Amino acid sequence: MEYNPQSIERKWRDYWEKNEVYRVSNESDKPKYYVLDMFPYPSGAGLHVGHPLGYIASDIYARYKRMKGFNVLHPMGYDAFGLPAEQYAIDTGIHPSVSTDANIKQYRSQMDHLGFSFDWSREFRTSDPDFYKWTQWIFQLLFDSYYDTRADKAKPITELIAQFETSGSSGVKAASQNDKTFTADEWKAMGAAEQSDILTNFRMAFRKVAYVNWCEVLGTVLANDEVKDGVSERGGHPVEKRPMLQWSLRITAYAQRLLDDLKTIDWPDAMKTIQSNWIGRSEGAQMFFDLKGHDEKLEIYTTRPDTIFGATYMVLAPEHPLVDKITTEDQRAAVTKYLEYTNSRSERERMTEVKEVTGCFLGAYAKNTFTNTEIPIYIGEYVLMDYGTGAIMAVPSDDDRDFAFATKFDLPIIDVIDKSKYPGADRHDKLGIMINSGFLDGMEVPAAIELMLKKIEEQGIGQRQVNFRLRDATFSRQRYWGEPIPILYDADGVPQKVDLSQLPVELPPLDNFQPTADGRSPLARKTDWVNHDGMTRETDTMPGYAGSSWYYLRYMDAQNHDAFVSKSAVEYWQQVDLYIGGPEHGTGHLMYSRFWHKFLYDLGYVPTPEPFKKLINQGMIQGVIEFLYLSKSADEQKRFVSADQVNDSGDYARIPVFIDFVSDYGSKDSYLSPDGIRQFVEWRPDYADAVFVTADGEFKVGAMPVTFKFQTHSEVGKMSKRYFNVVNPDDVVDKYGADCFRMYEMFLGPLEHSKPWDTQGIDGVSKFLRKMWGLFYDKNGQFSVSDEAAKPEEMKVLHTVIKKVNSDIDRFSFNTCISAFMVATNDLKKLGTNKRSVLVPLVKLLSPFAPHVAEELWQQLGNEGSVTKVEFPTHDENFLKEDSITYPISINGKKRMTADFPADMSKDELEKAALALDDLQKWIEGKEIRKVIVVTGRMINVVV
RNA sequence: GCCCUUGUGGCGGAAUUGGUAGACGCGCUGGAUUCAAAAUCCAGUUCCUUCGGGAGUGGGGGUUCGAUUCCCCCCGGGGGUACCA
Repeated sequence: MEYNPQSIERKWRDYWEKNEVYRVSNESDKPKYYVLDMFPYPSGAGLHVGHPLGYIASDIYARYKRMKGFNVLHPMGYDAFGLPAEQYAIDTGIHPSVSTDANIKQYRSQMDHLGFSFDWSREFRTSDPDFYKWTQWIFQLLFDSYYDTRADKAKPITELIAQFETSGSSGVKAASQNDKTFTADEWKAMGAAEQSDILTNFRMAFRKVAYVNWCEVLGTVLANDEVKDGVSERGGHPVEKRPMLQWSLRITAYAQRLLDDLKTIDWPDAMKTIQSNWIGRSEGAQMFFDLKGHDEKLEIYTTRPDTIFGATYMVLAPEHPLVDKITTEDQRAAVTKYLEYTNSRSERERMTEVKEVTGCFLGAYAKNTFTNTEIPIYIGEYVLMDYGTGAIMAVPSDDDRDFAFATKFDLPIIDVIDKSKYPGADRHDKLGIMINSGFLDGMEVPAAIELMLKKIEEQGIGQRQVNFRLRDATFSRQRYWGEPIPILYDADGVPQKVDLSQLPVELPPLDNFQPTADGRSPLARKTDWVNHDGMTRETDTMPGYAGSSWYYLRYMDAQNHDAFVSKSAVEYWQQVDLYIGGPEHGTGHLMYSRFWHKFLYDLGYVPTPEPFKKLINQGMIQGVIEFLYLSKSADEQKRFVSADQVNDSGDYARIPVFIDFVSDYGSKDSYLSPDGIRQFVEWRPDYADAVFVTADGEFKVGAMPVTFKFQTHSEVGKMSKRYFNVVNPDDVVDKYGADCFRMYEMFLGPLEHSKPWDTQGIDGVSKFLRKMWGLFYDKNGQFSVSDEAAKPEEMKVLHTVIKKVNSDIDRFSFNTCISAFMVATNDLKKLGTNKRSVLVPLVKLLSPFAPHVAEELWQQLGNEGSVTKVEFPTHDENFLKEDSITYPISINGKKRMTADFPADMSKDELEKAALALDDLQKWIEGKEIRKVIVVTGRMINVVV
């Protein structure tokens, strides 16, 4: 019988579904293992061949772990709220729930054809009210909690209120922006609104006016990780900083723990550094400077207190609250003008014009108590309001930006560090000997920093402080398609939780998804929904990362109506053991999940401090992009130029072309034939009149010789709709089968690497599968397996592959597993093996990789039940023993010959035997043998 | 700029602790089969060569009997971040 993947795969897909083979129970005597993929956002484009890469790897690992005796949780679901579905709704009027539903059906069907062992009984989407009820519940938990910095954990806000009632604000150590002090009596005398205003400064989910990233086109606020290069990550629209009243999450309270606990998890170093840079811890001092003619003090933050003798001026952020107060009348006009300028600048402009120095003198002065001089105060764009205190002491001699600023505004520069002892050290390095610095002179920089910190604290003008770059996460989105924030405002505007019995706050139906003109969510139009029990609802919704911050916990107990996850389920599954997904989530999803998880851990809802024990980032599967060069010359005629005719002097636009039109696509010689050109202009009728220029002259469509070849330019890049280079897995599976597709994706290269898709290469894996199938069949196509005992060389082939596959799966090296299978199949074919004792373990070994064909062969071998339930084979070292070993023999480290010696030969015997070899004589004759290095079992090296 | 990561045949890649560089597959070349093609099978395939051998893992240097692997400097690709005081 021929190997027919289509019928085999259909048969076993049905069998698995009917028998619920992959259903997993929360009760088991076996050790648990939780393998998770980052769940997809179901976009309208469906899956392309790049998406399943991680899913295949995790599926192989999940199957392997099951066969190794683990109770494996391996679920899948959908991250279903988000901007694209809503933008689509604005464009087409189709409700996001409708398009999302259609997209999910498409994703599910595509995944079903790839043989994954997901437990679909645990499937959910984040837009299900049953799911987001608990997202809202966690939000309320955040609202109801504060961070006790003394205990270093989050606690119920009721404990803080109790403290206020007994001793007021004194003795409270908590993460907050609160600057009010009050006694217990004062607290009790306050009204509800006033108490609420104070408490919001402590809550883990809180409302405050903050400079946020406002995106006009999307009509919403965005978190820092949703802004890339000054434009929105989704859509690339301009973003500006705007003060707005927003919900935020106090992730900064966890900055130190998020940083410290990176040491405890098995993640790629790259991902750990991304996170630790994002958290951005720095150690320094907070200092107060006296202001000339004002009672207020100017508070600054510096990491270089040692350089204070070089501080010749101060710079405030333009938004700094003191600016208005301390600006002198002389400078008022100039300052106002400068503020107009900075307000007009978009984030994008600010970022792209970093080199440009701008600023304005306020007319005010501060006192540098160490140099005993009055130093001028400026405002400047390069000082950011939301880092540190929004003010700096400028030391032009030891900071590039301060230096540039001082040069432009002609401010004094005093060298305070002699770096001559450290050649190559620049301004950034904390190296050198202090000069021009009074009592610090002659000290090394690190010692000077330490001494200054002491002085500052002694004199009471400041204190040591650790700062983080990490900002609190804005949590409000002025959009429709997200979880409603479950908050009601009473007549005084005091926010109240929606009662648990009223959760979920369901998203009401809507047909106008356009953002409102006043920057509120489209939900604000739904007044009958907004007004509720004499209160008004919060109309903002949660951001995309809300549901994904805890979804991995829901799989543990997906149907639970009474809790986000039951105590027993989370005690059993603990945390995700292996998490596979793309590296693009380092500062977003992976940061927020760690934060939410730690928060839930503090309150006793989860038993572990980290959500994901081990993380692997799979690489991207790239596509070939084919471009046509379109001449940008001014004349009317559209001229395409063959890639071999393109010269440096010309100016060309690169037009991506659908790869199916291109012959030999992906190669250096990729080209459009006359037929390809015909397809191209049918697809892009605006080019119907275009001229195509090759070495042979200029041609128009329909007037080309048969031999006409128009060269295209090939590049490796992203697989994407806009490059018309998407390869759909369905097409590949239809032709070769899911088993072949799975193995080929793994065979392509190491999981973590990005690599280009090459449809041609799949033939190799396809041939392998047929060859392996052929081992079970005789010349006449009859299933034929022998019960004879296997020969030692057959057992050796088998146990070699068993050993290799076991160790390679353990280190996630799936590509070398596939090679090992190919080698074994080639060897067994040469040996003519059809012994049951060899083929049975081989089928088991193959089943995590190619589950359908393994089930089929398992059944044909006469077994009952699924091969996925049997034990994974382990090797026996006895079958691998060799009588003799082929030693490479090198002269001075260069291999010259090989020789076989018995495996049990000793070092001395090997040396003697090697030196006696005839072939060796011509290399050593006339030379002195200085040394012979023998590594038993490996090699022999003769040094002459 | 800073941080991380990566560089091996025409291509994807292998070499797990310093020990036969190029496993496995694609592609290519030749042959068998075929009227022919596809498919299949067999052989070859790092480069140079006077056929002795020589060179070779981005480039240069070093450690070592021996380096793709360790160390130093430089160059290229990918990613992160970016006035963070």
